[in-house]
Amino acid sequence: MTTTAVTNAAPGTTKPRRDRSAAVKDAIRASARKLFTAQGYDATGIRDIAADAEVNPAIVIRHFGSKERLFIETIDAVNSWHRLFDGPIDDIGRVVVRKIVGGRRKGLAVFGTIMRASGRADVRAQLQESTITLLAEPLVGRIDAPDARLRAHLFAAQLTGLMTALAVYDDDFLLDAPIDDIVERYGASLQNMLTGP
Amino acid sequence: MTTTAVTNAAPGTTKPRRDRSAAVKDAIRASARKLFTAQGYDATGIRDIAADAEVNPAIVIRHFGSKERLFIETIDAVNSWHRLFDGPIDDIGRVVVRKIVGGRRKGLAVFGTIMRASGRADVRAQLQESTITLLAEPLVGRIDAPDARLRAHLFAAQLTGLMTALAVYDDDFLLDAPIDDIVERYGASLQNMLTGP
DNA sequence: GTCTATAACGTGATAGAC
DNA sequence: GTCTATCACGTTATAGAC
Repeated sequence: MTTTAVTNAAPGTTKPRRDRSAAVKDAIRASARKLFTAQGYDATGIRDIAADAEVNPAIVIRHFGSKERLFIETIDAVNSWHRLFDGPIDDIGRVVVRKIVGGRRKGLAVFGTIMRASGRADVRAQLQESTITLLAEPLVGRIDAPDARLRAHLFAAQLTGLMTALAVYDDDFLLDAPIDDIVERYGASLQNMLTGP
Repeated sequence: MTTTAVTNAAPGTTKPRRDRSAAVKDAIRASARKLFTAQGYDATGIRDIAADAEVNPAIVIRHFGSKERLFIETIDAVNSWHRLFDGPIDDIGRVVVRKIVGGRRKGLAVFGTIMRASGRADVRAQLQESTITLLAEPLVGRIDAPDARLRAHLFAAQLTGLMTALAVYDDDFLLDAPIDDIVERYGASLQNMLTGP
């Protein structure tokens, strides 16, 4: 078994020396990420993850506390939405829509996985936090308007709407529509929400 | 069908003489609706519903097949979104947002409940069907544009985005924002998606 | 012959004993 | 760390009540 060294982005945590359990935890994380994204939260059991990681089911709980905490720690939206808002603010609407709809980005699938698990309170809290701090607040300081924060939060809401249509309830018409058409219409609308009159 | 005229054995309550099971099913539906909307799908157990309806847990399954089918039959989006698109098409964006944000309707809470349970495949299918047939398709024939269907589906996506922000991940800033501000910004954007240039 | 109640089954997450 | 116990859950088998 190969151990993939995934750097943890959590600040203030010190990695222990060479802990054998670290490799086990990484293996569990990798299996959990694979199965959660492929099958969703409910359909993925602790036993499935443990079997895939070739460890005992009990140590999964022992290391991560609960299935829900493992899910939250594993399916983190931070990396998948990284640099989503790069580029000039004047054309960010279309750029973001293209990244989401057409790109090879995993952000859309991750969003769908999290939204579909939003029945759990802790998952919902993570969804709230990541949406606001990653999709709404970063834009507040970049736009010049008296209602900048309102615009940014409504922008984030609108953005989640498109992602929900594509990755949660699977609107077949939109999934089959030409990417450029969606980019043009929805991107322009998003842009107008942010910097329009 | 059966015509057995016998009072129910429930203590202290007088039930209708005919169609015993119909009254039982109604009681189960009422309890299920109450608990599902108050606590969500996961936190509500068959035993909770049965206790609230003062029936045996087994007959809940016997009458409705499964917890998921009971949920779908109970939390139906049709009624809560009834006549949502009444009124002239030229101002439907603002009107719809006001209906949703204003809080008078139960549609928002119902949407949140369904979305939070979207991890279940059958619930997700119901969400897809109700969103497309109730929020997108009714608008297609009412707008005069070559890309009418695209506009309508993106309109529905945008609308679900606002509802998701308010009833799923609970954007506190939007929940505290003045209703008129949201109506003006988001309603105008929705309107533009539908009938704008 | 339906409708209901009791009990039990299988599976899930999780906690405690070796 | 591993094994086993426990508890809650949805669901089913079975037998009783009308």
